[in-house]
Amino acid sequence: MLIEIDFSSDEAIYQQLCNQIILGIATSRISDGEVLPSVRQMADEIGINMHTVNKAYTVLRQEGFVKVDRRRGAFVSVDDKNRERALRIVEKEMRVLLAEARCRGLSRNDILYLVEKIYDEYDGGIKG
Amino acid sequence: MLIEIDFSSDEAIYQQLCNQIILGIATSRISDGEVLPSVRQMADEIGINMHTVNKAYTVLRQEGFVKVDRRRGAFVSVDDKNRERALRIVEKEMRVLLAEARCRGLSRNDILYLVEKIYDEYDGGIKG
DNA sequence: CACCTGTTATATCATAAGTATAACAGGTGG
DNA sequence: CCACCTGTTATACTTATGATATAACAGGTG
Repeated sequence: MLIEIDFSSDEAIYQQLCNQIILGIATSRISDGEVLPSVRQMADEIGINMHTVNKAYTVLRQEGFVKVDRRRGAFVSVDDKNRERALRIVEKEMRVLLAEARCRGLSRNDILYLVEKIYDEYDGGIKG
Repeated sequence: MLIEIDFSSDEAIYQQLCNQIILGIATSRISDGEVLPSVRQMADEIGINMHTVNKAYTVLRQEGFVKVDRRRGAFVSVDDKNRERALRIVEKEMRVLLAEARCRGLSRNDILYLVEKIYDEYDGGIKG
């Protein structure tokens, strides 16, 4: 999986890494159960420190996107059991985003169209 | 307008302030053209430093949600002219959020329902 | 035993956040 | 003119976080 980091961004490197891996899972570029590169290997590929990768993996584990097998290392394991918790988390973030969108003059239909468009891209991928 | 800051949050105070003001505009608790409390007054009310409020106002101004009148101070003035820019900004954030939602097991319909629900709340307010 | 995994422990540096005090320029009203 | 309000700028300080660096440790593999 290709990871691209914007080093001039104001977003933290470990945060960008988290987002790209989550994006990779959602778009099926990384499959459930698939092993992630080791912290040292990933760090070398990107050109960053091992601990920065480790922080990203730790966050992903705490957020329920990744688990660790002492034999293999970190692998994708999405915890989608707690639906209520998922809805609460996403709703809070969605409220902030929709408020911004509304202030910027975007309508309900603008957003609905955008959501459909992005989900169409997901479903156009390998996974249905 | 009531501002509530979570001082134990990992989100920066000035960022929380920005979000709440944007949320206030979207839900019509603050109207277009309405004057915001002065940086010193707002700081006293919340119990934070003047410069933290000033930073929030500066960000809001750069993002196009607020303007400054030397006579009155900061007031709400939403810049919704640049539709393309607005769409680009919101789309990028939406991609991250929807990826997270999908990984957490939420479906397209879950998201569409959520968007409708939040927009219904907006339209149920003072402003149509 | 060598080698891989994640993890932990230090230490260091740079940056950002928040606070504190002070001063300045522009505008308002007595 | 003067007191008073506005945002703004400057400087300094403390604290927290991000990122790096080096090193070591425990668990598991071959």
